[in-house]
Amino acid sequence: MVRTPSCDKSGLRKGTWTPEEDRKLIAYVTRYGCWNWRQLPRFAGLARCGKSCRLRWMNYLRPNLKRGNYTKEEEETIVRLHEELGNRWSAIAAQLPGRTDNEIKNHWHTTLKKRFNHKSSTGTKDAKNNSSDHPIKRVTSKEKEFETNLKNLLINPPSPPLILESSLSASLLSPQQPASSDQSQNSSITTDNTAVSSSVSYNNNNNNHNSDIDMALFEAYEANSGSFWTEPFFSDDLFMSSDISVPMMDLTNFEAQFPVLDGDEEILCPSGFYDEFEGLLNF
DNA sequence: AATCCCTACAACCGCGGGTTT
DNA sequence: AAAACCCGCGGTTGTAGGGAT
Repeated sequence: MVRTPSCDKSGLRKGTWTPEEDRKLIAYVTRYGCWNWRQLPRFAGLARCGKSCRLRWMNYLRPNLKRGNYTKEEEETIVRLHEELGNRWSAIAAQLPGRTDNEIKNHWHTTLKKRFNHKSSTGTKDAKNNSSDHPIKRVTSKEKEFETNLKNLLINPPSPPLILESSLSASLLSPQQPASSDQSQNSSITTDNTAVSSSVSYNNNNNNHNSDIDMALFEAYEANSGSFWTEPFFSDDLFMSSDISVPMMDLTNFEAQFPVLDGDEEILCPSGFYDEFEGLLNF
């Protein structure tokens, strides 16, 4: 179901994302935002192309994504919108909070298209046949994992993290990162709060593990909130006084939460922060 | 138990459009 | 005006998972 990790000519990794890569990406984007997808992997310490990072974040890592089975209402909406809009998956996804265009596209091709085509070709005959209208869907292990995570979250929801006024940081944008150029990047961070959680499953043949990055990751931030959420600009002094436009971030607390970052790896601070974390935090 | 085959979906690729230089 | 850059979209592919035989 997933692609075997490999490298392209330029040394950039391709294929399945590892938990370590996901942690790095989540850590970086939640902290610094996606100020420039093309540059981001370099600062985040990821050997990935920007496109790959963007795709991973937008489709799987960002909060407020729904995963798992589609409701009947959602499926009806997809079918209806597809009739109206055709293959404009992003437009369709815009009407379905928490669903991504990629996910909808996949669901259409694997399930709805057949059902829809079958229906339209057989007319009302199949309308009486529930089994053809709603074929038994295989419940995959991933869906089971997701549901388990979701249940755990509902039972033990994380308490809201602290957000201080210091997060209003537009004024700290650096000269080389003018605020006026941030519109497209900022729009990449969703502020949609309708969804439930963010959960990611892995299938990695190399180490043969299935693990989740779920709310625990965001809780990790929260657990560290004493310094993390309340001091989002701890490196600003360094930044302001440095000739380097993208100084290295202090990983003192970070590594405690994300030990995958070894001493050689760097997470670099871009030129500013965005104050859009609220969307990530309103679980 | 082993193998085959189909399904689901994560991820890649190419392209077009918008913005910046 | 045009080249360069970046982002987002839609089509497509590769393969793990799981049912069927």
